Amino acid sequence: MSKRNSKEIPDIVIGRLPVYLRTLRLLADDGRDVTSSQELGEHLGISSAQIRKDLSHFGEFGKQGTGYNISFLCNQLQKILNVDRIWPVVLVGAGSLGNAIANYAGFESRGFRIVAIFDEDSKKIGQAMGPVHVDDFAHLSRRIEETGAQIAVIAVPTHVAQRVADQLVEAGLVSILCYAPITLTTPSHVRVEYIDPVIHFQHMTYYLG
Amino acid sequence: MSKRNSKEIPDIVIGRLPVYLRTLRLLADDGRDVTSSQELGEHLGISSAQIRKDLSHFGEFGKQGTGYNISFLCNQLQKILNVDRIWPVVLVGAGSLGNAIANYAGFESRGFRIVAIFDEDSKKIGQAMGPVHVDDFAHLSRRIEETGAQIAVIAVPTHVAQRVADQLVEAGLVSILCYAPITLTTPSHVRVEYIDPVIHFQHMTYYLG
DNA sequence: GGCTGCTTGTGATAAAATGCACCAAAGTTG
DNA sequence: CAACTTTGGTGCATTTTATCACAAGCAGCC
Repeated sequence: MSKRNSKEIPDIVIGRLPVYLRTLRLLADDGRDVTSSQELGEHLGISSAQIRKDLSHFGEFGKQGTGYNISFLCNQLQKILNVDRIWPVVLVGAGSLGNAIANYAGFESRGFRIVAIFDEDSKKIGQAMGPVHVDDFAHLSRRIEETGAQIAVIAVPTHVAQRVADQLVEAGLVSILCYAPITLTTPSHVRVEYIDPVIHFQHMTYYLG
Repeated sequence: MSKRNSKEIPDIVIGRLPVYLRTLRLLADDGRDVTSSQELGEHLGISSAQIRKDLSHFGEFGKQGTGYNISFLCNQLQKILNVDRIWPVVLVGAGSLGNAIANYAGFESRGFRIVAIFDEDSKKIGQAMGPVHVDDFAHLSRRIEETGAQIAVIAVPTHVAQRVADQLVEAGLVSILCYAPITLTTPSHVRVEYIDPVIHFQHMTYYLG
C-alpha cells in the first residue's frame, strides 16, 4: 500500500530519490530492462536494504524474485518527485557560471528549463545566452509572472547574493539554488539549497591530512 | 581537552566545519571580532548546541560569557581542515563549465588553486583559460607528478566521466569532485563528491507538489 | 506440480545524530 | 564587590536513520 502523504517521509529519503532516478535512467540508456536493489546498491555504494526501504515509503514497485522494471520505476519516481513535467527556472547572473548553466543541455530531459536570465550589467543585457537573451534584473517580477517560475538559480557574486535573494522572495519564488558561497537568510516558506565546490574541497582535505 | 584523533569524528560533523568557516570569514569581512554559538546558529539555521558540540570534538575554542573570537576560530578551523595552505587542483574538461570553474577567483583565499586544465579536443588545447593554458589530457600523469596535485575536478560530458575518473585514479589522485550526473565507480581509497544541480531541483519539486 | 533459487517488503533492532538541561566560568552592572 | 546575565562544554534523553533478518511471492526447471 502506498504510505502516508508526503509530510511524514524523511527529507533525507527524498534526497536520495533523484540519485536513484538518475542511475536508473543511465541503466535504461544502457539498454537494461530490469535491475535489483542489490545491483543498484552496489552501483551507488549504499545497502540494498536502504533502497528497498526508501522505495517502500511510496508503494510496492518491485517483484519478488525478479527485481524492478527500470522504465516503470523511473516513471514512478518521476511522478513522486513531480518531474513528470517541465519546470520553468529563472537564472540570475550572466557571468561565466551563469553562462555555463544556461548552456547546459541536460536540464530538459530531467524536468527543467531555463526560461529567463537576468543581470544588472547593461553590457550583458540583450546578449543571447543558451536558450534565451539576458534580461534586465529590474524586469524580474514581470518575467516571473509571465513564466510562472517558482524556482531560481543564483549565480552572482557573493556580496550581492543576499540582495538578489530578497528580491526573488519578494517576487514570489519559493525555491532557490544558490551558487554563491554564503548562507542566505530567507522566510521559512522558501527552500534554499547550496552548491559550493570549496565546501567539498575542504571536506576532502580534512582527510588528506 | 582536544578529543580523539580524526577517525572517530563523524563525517557529518566534518561536513559542517567548512560552512562554519565560510560564515566566520564573512563575519570577519564585516568587521566583526567575536560571535556566539547562538548567533552563528541563527544565521545558519541550526541549533547553537550543535555548533558547540561539533567544535568540542576538536578543542575548546570559546570563552564563557563572551563567545568565540572570530579570527582565532577561523585559524583553528583552517588548521583542522588542513586549509592553512594552498592545495593544487587539476581540472578535466574545458567546456563552458570548465571555463567557469577556471575563471572563478574565489578558490585561492579558501585554500585551493587550479594548476592545470585538461581536454581532449585539439581545438581547445593551448587556449588560455583562467590562470593556465588548456593541456592535452594525454599529459595528465606527467602534469600531476609535476604539480603534486591530489584533487581533481571532473567537468566533462557524462559519457566520458567514468573513463576520465579511471585515468585520474590511475594517475594517483585520491579526491575527485564530479560535476557529471553519474555515480562513479572507484577504489575505496578514493573519495568522490558530487555536484549536480538537477538533484537539488528534483529535491525541491517534491515539495512543490 | 512441486522443488529451488532469488528478490522484495517490512517489523524489529541497532546505531547515530540531535536536542536538552545543567553547571561553571567569564563578563557586566550598579 | 555582590548579584545578575551571558555563554561554552558536557552527560543524558530523545529522535532520527540505518541495518538485520525473515516470511512471502515469483520464475524457471525438471
